[in-house]
Amino acid sequence: MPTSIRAFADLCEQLESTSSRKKKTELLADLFHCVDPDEIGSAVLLMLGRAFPESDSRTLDVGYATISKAWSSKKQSMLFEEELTLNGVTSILGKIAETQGTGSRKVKEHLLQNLFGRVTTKEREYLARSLFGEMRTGVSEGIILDSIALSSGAQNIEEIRNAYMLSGDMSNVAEIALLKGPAELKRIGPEPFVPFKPMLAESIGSVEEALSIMGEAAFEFKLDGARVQIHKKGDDVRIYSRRLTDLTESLPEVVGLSRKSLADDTAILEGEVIAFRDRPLPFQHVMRRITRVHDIEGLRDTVPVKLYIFDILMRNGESLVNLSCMDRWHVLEDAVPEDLLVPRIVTGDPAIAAEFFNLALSEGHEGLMAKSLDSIYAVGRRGKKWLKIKRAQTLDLVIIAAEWGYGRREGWLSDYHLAAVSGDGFAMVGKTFKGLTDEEFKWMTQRLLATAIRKSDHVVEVKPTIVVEVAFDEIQESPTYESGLALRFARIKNIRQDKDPGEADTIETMRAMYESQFKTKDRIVEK
DNA sequence: GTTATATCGGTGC
DNA sequence: GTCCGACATATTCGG
DNA sequence: CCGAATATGTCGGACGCACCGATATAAC
Repeated sequence: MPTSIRAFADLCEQLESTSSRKKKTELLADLFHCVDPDEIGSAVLLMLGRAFPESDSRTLDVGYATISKAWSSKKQSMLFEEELTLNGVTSILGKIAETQGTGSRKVKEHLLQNLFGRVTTKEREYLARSLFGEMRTGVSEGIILDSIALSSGAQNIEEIRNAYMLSGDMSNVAEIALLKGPAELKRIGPEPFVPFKPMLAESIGSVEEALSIMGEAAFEFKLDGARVQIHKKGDDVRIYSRRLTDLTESLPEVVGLSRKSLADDTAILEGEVIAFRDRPLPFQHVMRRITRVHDIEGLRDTVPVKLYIFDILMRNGESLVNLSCMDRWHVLEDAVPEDLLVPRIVTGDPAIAAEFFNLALSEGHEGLMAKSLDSIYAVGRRGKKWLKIKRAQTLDLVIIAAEWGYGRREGWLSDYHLAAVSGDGFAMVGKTFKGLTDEEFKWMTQRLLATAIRKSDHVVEVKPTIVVEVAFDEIQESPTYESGLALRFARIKNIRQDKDPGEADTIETMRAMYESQFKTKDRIVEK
């Protein structure tokens, strides 16, 4: 019996109304028990809010604008039409994805209209969330994996998790686990040309803190570029991003280097690609390279990229993920030329580590990674085995407007427009929604509404009265803000009750900070 | 009919 | 990418 | 020793910046 979209929407509603993780897991497990076997994959993806698995390169190219257009102009349903099933939805999504070329936007919109026209208001709501990619049911990867484990009777959740991290396809993992049994998933390592999720790091404040957790650690330069996973077999080389997309065509230098410098026939390496001239270039330039599809050759000279390798996950066709960090490094040293390796030391001495941190900064890099020496490569996991250490700067800025929040922040002004003092006015340099507690959001909402000048749908302009201390990682050149500058990773550190707007930092100060970044970084002067 | 500009979606951090 | 809050579980505390 | 208070591990959700390509629309 095929599962109707109605059942899906009902379940979503239930999930949303409970905050208990255990309860959510059980509800999902129930779904997996009663769903038609060939609809398991569709159910998982819709529940996740993804049209396709990460390992699938298809995209809908449908977002907020298109969905809301289709939503408001939906056609009336035809009475005799049979009820929509999960696979029915999936097949429509496939059609939307394959539609391209002139007029495709309209076609996509029509397909959506038909889809929306066939369902009830509630079903349409959750369907739209699936398409938009934000379910807001309090269910995502972690809980779905748990429920797959629960309903498939897996002894160990880690088997399920590992299979997902290695394949990047939760629908497939669910199908295998539930239909053939979790034992079928026992692939313990990566395979060439099947990109897997990289191990991730937690942030920490200093090298001292890192050492207090790890005792002794490997410290590596943290480079501000794009994470790459390099797969090689013979002369075939493919480069994958952190989210498993194929970057091979954009990075011919990396392909060439890998082919030339890697003696092994079959290998998987991990590293960082940065834009680099005499010194590192700002991150914006890396983006230019990795999002480029046309005329890559034309940009190679202007924005050269450099590859730094920091891990090896396969050599001679054999998985190395279960070797310790230290052992993998030794294999790596043996496998690739030294000039491709990321700068690295091993120490337990805070003074030496701090000195290395300063060296990284002075050479224009982000900071350091600290890695626990005996840790295996935990595919797709984030934990305290890898720590990232960066240095933030701060500025005192003025809030000149705020935007209404969504979801759990509905009813609060939660996204703030930040400005520096500019002459007798203010110059906007970014927005932030991070750093305040719920209580502070409430307080801020009241304060801002009290000084509101103008209100539109989403934005409330306010009299500039509130000064906040804003932390950030970098100042970027901005095409969106008139000032020409923008903050990267801005977050509020403090509400400066003691400061008047006139005492906030000026745009000149900010420009000077921007310029000083080039004491350690290189810049491109383009005509 | 061709070319410039705007909008949208998807991706990196 | 960063940050906060919520839930579940582990650990410590107080009597 | 046991139940209560507190710490820790994980997950989910809230949204930022820039960039490019593809498509739609405006302007010539």
